[in-house]
Amino acid sequence: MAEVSAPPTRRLEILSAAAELFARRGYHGVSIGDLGRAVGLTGPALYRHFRGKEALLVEMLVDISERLLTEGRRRVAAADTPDVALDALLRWHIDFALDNPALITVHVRELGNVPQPERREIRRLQRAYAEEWVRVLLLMHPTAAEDRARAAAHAMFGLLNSTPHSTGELNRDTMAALLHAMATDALTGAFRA
Amino acid sequence: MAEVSAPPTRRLEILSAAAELFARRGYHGVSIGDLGRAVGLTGPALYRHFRGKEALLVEMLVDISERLLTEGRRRVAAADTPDVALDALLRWHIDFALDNPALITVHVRELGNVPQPERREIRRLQRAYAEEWVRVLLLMHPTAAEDRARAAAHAMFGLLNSTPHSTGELNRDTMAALLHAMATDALTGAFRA
DNA sequence: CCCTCCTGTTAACGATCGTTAACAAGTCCG
DNA sequence: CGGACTTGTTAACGATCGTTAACAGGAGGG
Repeated sequence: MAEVSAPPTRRLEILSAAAELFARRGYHGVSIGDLGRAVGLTGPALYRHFRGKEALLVEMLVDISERLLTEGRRRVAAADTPDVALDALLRWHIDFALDNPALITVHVRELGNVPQPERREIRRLQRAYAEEWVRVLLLMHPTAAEDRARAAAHAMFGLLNSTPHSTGELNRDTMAALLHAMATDALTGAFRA
Repeated sequence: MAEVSAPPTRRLEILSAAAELFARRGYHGVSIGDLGRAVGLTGPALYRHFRGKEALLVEMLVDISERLLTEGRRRVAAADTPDVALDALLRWHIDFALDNPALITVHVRELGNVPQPERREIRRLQRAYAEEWVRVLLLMHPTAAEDRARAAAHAMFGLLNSTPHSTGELNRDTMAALLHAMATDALTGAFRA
């Protein structure tokens, strides 16, 4: 039994459906049966592609964290000045959040459901990404305390990652521009006085 | 069997412990047994105080939403100008988020696990609170589109509600001042140009 | 003193969970 | 043509879930 073709897109198809469901109902609120049904299979079929439910979540979170970090680093390295680097980071994060609202939601919420060896690895990636922002902010404001830069970066993530909850009243480009403007001003406000 | 005294603080004790656990592991990641154990009881004892697990979540979310809305409205009504009203809203929300990080987390994440009749009621309260912000923002920027004000308010919530994820590097007052500065500047940035 | 209410316990229920076993159909290479 | 590999299925497992039943001890008022 099979269908016309079962290329390795199956894994990606499952991951994509899982992201949507995890974002909507939370990791524990989605069963293996739900995940299979979402891609037209039965539950146990998923074990042909993933070692288990936790492994699926781990792969999703590692992938998101690596994509954010890799491209973030690339853009910072390519920038000539801290201002340009910050702008590049902002545009990257905004694009990612607007294009992958479910992934962003899972990334923010579900780390706590990952068991310990892998959990630490994901946190390492997340922290490294945040440190990219902190580094740029400190270059722009050399007298600022590192604690303050870190707190400002986290607040920034909160602002940018809020888009999944904004029930799409603005079109994509307008929303991107709005977030960019708010984030830029918030960051200058964070280091005034 | 009983203890020296069992005043109605039991309900609040349970709600408080539940908020902490729901924030950490998510609604479905916490069992009735976990909730009982967190306050020194067995699982079934909770049914002496709540009709069930869902009712507990509903009560928590309704309470948070009502507190935010009631005090938000009170402060706006007491303000003489839109600028003062916005400042009052900001301080209220920042104080609430810093003092109740677990409640804020649950409020943001768990609405999707509430069944339909009560879900609508909670959304109504949340929306009414957001509209308080939108109203003030539109008074400050009369030419702005309502959509834009709403999107800006939601982005603002994202920024302010991010504090639970900032792993307390700054002390409370410094953090409050930082969030206030970032939020104020972000909101002026949202309506520039 | 007894009766009732309140608040807790343990035991047990049916449902659902993640996972594994056993089996089947298709593909592909020899 | 025939086995090996891949990717599905259904059936079944033990564990855990939310919930209810049955029972018990203390408090307080008649």
